[in-house]
Amino acid sequence: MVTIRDIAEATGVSATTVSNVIHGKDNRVSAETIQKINEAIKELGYVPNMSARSLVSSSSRVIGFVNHVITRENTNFMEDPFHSAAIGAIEATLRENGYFLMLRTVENAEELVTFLQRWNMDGLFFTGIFKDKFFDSLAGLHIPVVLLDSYVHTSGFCNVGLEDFTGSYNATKHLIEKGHRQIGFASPNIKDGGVLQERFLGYKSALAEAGIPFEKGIVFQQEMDLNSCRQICNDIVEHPELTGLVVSADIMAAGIMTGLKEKGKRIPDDISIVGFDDISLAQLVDPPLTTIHQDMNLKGRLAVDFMLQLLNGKTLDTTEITLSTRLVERSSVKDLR
Amino acid sequence: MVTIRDIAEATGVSATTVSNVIHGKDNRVSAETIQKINEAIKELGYVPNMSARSLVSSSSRVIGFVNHVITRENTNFMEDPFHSAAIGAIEATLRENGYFLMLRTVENAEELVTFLQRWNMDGLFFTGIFKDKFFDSLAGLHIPVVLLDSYVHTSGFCNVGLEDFTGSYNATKHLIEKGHRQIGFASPNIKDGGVLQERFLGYKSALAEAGIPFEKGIVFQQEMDLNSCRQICNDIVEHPELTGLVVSADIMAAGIMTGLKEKGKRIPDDISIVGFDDISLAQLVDPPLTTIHQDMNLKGRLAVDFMLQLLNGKTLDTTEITLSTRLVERSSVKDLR
DNA sequence: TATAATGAGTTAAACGTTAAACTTTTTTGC
DNA sequence: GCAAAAAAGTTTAACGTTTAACTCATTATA
Repeated sequence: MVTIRDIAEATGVSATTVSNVIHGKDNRVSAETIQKINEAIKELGYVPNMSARSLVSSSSRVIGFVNHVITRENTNFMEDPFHSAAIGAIEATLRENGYFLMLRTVENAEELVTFLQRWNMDGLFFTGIFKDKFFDSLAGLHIPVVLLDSYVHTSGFCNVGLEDFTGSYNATKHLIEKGHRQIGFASPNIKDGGVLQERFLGYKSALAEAGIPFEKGIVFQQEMDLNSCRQICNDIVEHPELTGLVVSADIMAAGIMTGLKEKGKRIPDDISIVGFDDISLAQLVDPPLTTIHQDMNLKGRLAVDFMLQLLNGKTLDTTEITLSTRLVERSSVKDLR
Repeated sequence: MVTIRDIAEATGVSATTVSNVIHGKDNRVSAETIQKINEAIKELGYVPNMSARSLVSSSSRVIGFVNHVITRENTNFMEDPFHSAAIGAIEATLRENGYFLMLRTVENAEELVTFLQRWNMDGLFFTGIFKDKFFDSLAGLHIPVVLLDSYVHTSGFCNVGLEDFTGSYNATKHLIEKGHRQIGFASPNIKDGGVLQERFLGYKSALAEAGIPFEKGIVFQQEMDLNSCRQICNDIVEHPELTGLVVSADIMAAGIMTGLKEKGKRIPDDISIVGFDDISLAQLVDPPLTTIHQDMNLKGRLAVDFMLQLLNGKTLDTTEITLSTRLVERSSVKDLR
């Protein structure tokens, strides 16, 4: 391993001077020396040791991307298709700015803080359900925190979210406007404080507004895989009164469509379906899925923008961005009027 | 920040002793002292500083997950659905074993090595196209390297791959056996040395074996998004002689199916399609897609198994695993006999 | 001309942890 | 009862980098 001292010796100069050149504090160094040092760096193949740097400067240039999971069972970090799109954008931008990205799932505040402290993290992207006590733990760390799709009662952290409530409200309202009155709700397991809960509340709110009584029996919760969707379909067909279904995730909507078709149901003739997310799949299923569109890539870009501004010590004019959604009409909803 | 010295002072013992306790070298420490130290650690909330540890021990407990991209334009780290499934499994297992995961795209060997050196990485997962010179650069680092879906002429690295050639060969042969003779090939842009090239070669090999001349004009290359697929469809319909199409990725197959249906083509009546990967989407499109199945999650699990064995200094009985594929017949292929 | 300011560096200490080489006391074997 | 071994530590140096505080010429200012 070649160190800064090797470069110093090779150029007949002190380690400090080399360090200064590397960090662009060249005003203290002559042009000639700068050149000699840069040549030596290239020649000897010097690569800065981040551990040493991090140790002395207590800034590591590492940003954590942490997903809070309630339990690790059956949890795949990337299960949410959103993550894939966002992480791609985040990695690219961070790299361009000289930062590094570390991935992690955590189950609680202690794990989270320990993780951040161990590495002297410079920043944190947080996804998943944000509990109140996370705030206290994180605030003490004094690092930029950007929340992604996390619902928070009160926090000073940056937050990039989505109008989950309104989106789901609009999905439901769309069915109502098309003359539907018996509308079910299918979703991956709803956890308190998560996006799915918001989407559930949006559904309920639209029903209430239209004077349609909410019925527990037509809320279907299950895992997202195809087999679970097939199970849900067993329940759905036991409610022949249903003419419409709001599904809080496109992946699941697609699974349910497949399951219903297997049972001989026609979509949208027998039952209309509205999804959520507008992942590329939505255009590919048959019939193409009417769904609530969100721009996942943009969410990632906005999040990393926030992060960079915070890292550069800029003061922000906004700390919260809630992206709006938009209904994309395709062919999975029948007009009953 | 509370350090190992704070713990030492609090318990009236030396830093080394604390370090020993933390690392389970307790044979040198009395039970009583161990307990006192552990209590102090808990009480004061001590968290080891990985930078310091890494600096002195030249082992960081960080594993890199690096994706080699030819050019960063239009490249999303997670574009390949495989990555999502694999990274989930890898993160979980690494964490359980006290390792950390850093994500990165690189464009060349230099970037790769610099990345690994900066952080004193303990191991590397590598995906994407593996160039010969990568080997020389990596070998000098003396860290475990596990290749994922990378084709390599000769290397001492562990390798978890897939029978891409055979899978694609079987996909093509399936069409031939069903009486097809005019079979096109659609794929995301084929790069030398990648999995897509293998799949392309498998296609050609099956044609050759059946005595069907290969025609350049019916190989269609494009990006994977829906609009690019629609473009491909413009070209495909200009070859009305085609009765079958091998598509080297399910995502693309789904896009092409949509595009073709928009143009009034019936699948499989007008044209039969075989995909590759068997992502969940394959069951959800209409008609359900006949495709080549691979177990992406297993790939990730095997890769991380390799890594852990290498990290633990175990000698391996195998260093190469090539997963086999299997044709899953659904409804996108018509029997012409 | 004396003094201040600038340019181009250097030295020494510090960051938190670990490894190697010691030390001191107690126990064991014969 | 004495040497050897084990138990339970300690001391010191080192890992590679940065930062704060110096130094020593040379140039500019009044």
